[in-house]
Amino acid sequence: MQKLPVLLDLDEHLYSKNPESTALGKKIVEQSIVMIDSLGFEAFTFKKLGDNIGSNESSIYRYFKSKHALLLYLFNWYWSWIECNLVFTTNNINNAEEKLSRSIQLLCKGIQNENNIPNNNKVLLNSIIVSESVKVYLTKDIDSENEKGYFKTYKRVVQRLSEFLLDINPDFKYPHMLVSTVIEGIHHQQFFSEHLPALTDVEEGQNSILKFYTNLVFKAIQDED
Amino acid sequence: MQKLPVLLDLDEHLYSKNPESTALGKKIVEQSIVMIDSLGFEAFTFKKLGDNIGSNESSIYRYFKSKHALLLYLFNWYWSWIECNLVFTTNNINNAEEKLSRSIQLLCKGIQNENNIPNNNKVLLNSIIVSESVKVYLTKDIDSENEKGYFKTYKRVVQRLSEFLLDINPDFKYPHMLVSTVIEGIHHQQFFSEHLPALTDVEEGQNSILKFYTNLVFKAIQDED
DNA sequence: TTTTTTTTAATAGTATTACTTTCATATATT
DNA sequence: AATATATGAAAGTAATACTATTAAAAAAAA
Repeated sequence: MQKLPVLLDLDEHLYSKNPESTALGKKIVEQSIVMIDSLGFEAFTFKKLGDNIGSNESSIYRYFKSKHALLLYLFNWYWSWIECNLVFTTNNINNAEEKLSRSIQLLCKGIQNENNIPNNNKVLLNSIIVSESVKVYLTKDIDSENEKGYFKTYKRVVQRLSEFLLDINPDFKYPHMLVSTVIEGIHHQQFFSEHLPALTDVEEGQNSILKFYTNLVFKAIQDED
Repeated sequence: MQKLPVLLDLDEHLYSKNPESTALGKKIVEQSIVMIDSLGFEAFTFKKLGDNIGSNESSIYRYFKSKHALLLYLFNWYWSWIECNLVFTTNNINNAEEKLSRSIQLLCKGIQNENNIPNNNKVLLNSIIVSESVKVYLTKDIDSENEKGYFKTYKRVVQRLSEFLLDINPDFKYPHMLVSTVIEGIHHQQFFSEHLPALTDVEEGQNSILKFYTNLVFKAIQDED
């Protein structure tokens, strides 16, 4: 099994004990991705995770105070990865349209298997984000968790993309709405294409999601006449 | 407290015993809306609901086999209501653009308080849909529940709106994607405007969501050049 | 009006969840 | 060798998500 690279240091409020700091911590994160993907977030428990990694439930609680906290950690890991790649992909490109276009591509691609490693759990993380990420914020704790800054990486990505939009059309009034609509939409359409195809028009091998949202964004920001 | 009107007969697979058929059943549905709205779906339980309506937990299980089944019922109630109103609102209108425009308005308005009735629980149902509806399908049971036809009302609404789009531009390749993006987006933006405003550009009293999505849709379906 | 059926309430029970606490042991650091 | 830290094992708690049984109450049918 592939390990998540240690390169991303996440906000220390996202865990009780830094899982990157120990072998057990890393195993918790790696295996939780595999298990949340296969069981779904609702059926996933720390008990099952403990059994699976040959460790005790109580040890896992030392790293994350709840399974929700763990999902929040994965959510932030994902958005940190996207932000990293966004900066890398758009750096040194002067053309604003090209920046935007590449950003949408990145969002559609998500985290992909770079070296054909089987069971790469970064790829599984991507599929968790598609099916589970909205559960991170669609809760009654949203306001207090937002105050603690748990969503700032996600917001920063939205902000960066909004700025690309405004570079193209400084008069566009709804940059954040457009970006968040596209981000959530990309995830939704991936889920729909697999489970509720009547809600999409995805055709295999056609990159339909990328084409649709690219077209959507570039048309939306055109000036009114 | 206002009762949901009895006018909507939902598919009988959506319940174990039709809640519209008895006083207790109606109370279950009405009060569940109030409680899911205030507690959130995760913290809502049949035990608490039973205590609240002075009835026993086991009686509630005779109507719905799980709280998920109950949410699915509410989800379908909502989409049946929308479908009804959609047909009514677009009936006898010849202009395809006008039909589409009114449809988007309906989706943004959702279920509103018609007669200024305080604590109208149809209005609460609307707010449940905003925060909880994706939890109906973002589960591991999606495929089997979809096979049972639990999502057909929602799909029918998407289909109707897609046809309006195609009336305007028969060459548009992604009608279902656009419609489902807009529907889910409208819900998301309502949630964001209240809890994660950095992800929107909603301004009070400006009808920003309506304006944004109306503009988005009409531009998206314009022909390429 | 009595009988029958249906509906509901009360109680108890099960397996699991989502934790917390305590304590012993293993491992790493000084 | 002493000390601190990390983990494991076990037990415990309160709640969840149900199921099953039985009896009483209400409604419908005869």
